[in-house]
Amino acid sequence: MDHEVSCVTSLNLSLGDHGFPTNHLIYLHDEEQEQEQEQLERKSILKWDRCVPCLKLGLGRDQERHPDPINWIPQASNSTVNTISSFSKSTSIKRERDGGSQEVEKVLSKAVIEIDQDESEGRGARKKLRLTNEQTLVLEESFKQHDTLNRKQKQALATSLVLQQRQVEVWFQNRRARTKLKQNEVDCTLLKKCCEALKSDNKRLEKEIQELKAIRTTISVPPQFNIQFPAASHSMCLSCEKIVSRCVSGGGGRR
DNA sequence: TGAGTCAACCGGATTA
DNA sequence: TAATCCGGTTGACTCA
Repeated sequence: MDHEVSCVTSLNLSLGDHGFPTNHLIYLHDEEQEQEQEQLERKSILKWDRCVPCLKLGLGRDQERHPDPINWIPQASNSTVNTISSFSKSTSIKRERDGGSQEVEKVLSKAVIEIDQDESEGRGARKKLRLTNEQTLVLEESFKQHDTLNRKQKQALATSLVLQQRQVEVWFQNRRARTKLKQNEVDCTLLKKCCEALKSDNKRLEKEIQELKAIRTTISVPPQFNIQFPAASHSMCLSCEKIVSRCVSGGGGRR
């Protein structure tokens, strides 16, 4: 990998001997995944990020977002350490189940210790990590194909995007939540429209009833034709959708 | 400066 | 029992 050699970053120091996140060195095991990775690479994903030994992404992204990325120097108190600090003590333990290597966890633990020291000195305000457009694009594409990931897919995505598997997992969880929220909003709008239509229908029918009642009172009917119209004493219950003499359910809905 | 966005976290439920 | 999902929440960040 050429980019490993050409990489310039100060985070190398905090990554110990490797200089690269261990998960970056995890190679795919079967052809299917290999092809998947190649596909992603062909889409020219994260050329920049891939050459940044950035365990937490934040470092690379900070540089990317910096007005002068070439001369960008990570600030220990704000960018480097604080980005890493988004992985809290408790979650570093939780993340072990995500298949991260022990080496990564060691590095993380070390980083967390550094954060603790830093924050105890009152310099720490953790920095929010944001995915790059390219990363988001690939994740979105992947989400379109399948809104949940199996372990292989997750691993492949994480590797190709230089993200933790946990980050990919969290992104998909949040994405599903957003989708659901949007769908709920759509459903809600639809229901409101339905409700409005039913209300206006009900109003129109009530008006018709009143008109019919008025007609009946003005027309003098000979006694032999004086028939009681059921409409006067019956109505359609909107809740139970039945003709009732008087709705006894009180509008409480279906039972 | 408040509202909105989003990555990340937490705790509970479910499943293989 | 570990892994995963989900709903709710937090906190950093952006923008009008």
